[in-house]
Amino acid sequence: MNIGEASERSGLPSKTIRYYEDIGLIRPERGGNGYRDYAASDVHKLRFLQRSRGLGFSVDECRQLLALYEDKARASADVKDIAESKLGEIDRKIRELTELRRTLEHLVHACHGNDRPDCPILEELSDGR
Amino acid sequence: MNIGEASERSGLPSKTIRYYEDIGLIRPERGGNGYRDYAASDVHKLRFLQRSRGLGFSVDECRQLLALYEDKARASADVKDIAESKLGEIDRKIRELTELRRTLEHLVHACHGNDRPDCPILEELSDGR
DNA sequence: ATCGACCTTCCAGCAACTGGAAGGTCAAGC
DNA sequence: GCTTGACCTTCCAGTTGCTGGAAGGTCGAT
Repeated sequence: MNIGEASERSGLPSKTIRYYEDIGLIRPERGGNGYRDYAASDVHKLRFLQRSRGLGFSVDECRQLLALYEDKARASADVKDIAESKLGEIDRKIRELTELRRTLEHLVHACHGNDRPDCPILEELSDGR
Repeated sequence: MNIGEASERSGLPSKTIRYYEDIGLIRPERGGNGYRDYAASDVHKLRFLQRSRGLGFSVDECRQLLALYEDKARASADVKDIAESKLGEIDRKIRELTELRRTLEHLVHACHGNDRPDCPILEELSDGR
């Protein structure tokens, strides 16, 4: 199948699919006309990539996951390790964002939002706490 | 003062400070030797940038905030608007990450992490739910 | 005079795409 | 058989926000 259909079926834009090929994630066949020709298994991998990217794995982590996925002798512990470290990262990000949210909300509440030229938000940004 | 001291006082790497100059955020004087010469007010702005970037504002938003900060006739409502829309964004990110976390944790718990070649994480990534 | 620490510019690259230009191919309709 | 439009191809450039490195100038102390 052509790239357009592979795109629809995988949920990835054609541009992204070509990019994934550029960086060596997938290698479809080529038809006589030079068009890429995707097998069902290629679409499978593309979906795999779409999903794992969506779960916040970096392209490089996806590459590892894909390799493990294709390696019949893989240890599921390897996969678990990657997922667990990702989990720690996500926790860290959530904590940081929550802290950020608190600070920002505090500022927004302190700002009366009228036309007078004093503004607690700018003062805070400027002074430091 | 030279860039090194401005860097220390503002908490921004010299490279970043030069970059901010490149993109037109700050314009320090130059000494006879060609060295950048930062006034106290420049350091103030740099700190402002350091803080607002740290609060998750994009460089372009920082540019707006800085303009508002320097504009004596500004309305604090403008600043509040920017901060509030940022707050909404942060909320969205936190929600997404929390959802992600749930999915991933579910997968990690389902994976026994031994040496057998079946792995619920990879199966999930591959099949879709 | 020389050393090391600083400063300068410029060029390249990171992630992970996205957009656009210029051109080839294909299927349908007239 | 010709045109039209939708698809496909490659390649180059740009995005965001820096960061690293090379090559060279300057400064202060010894």
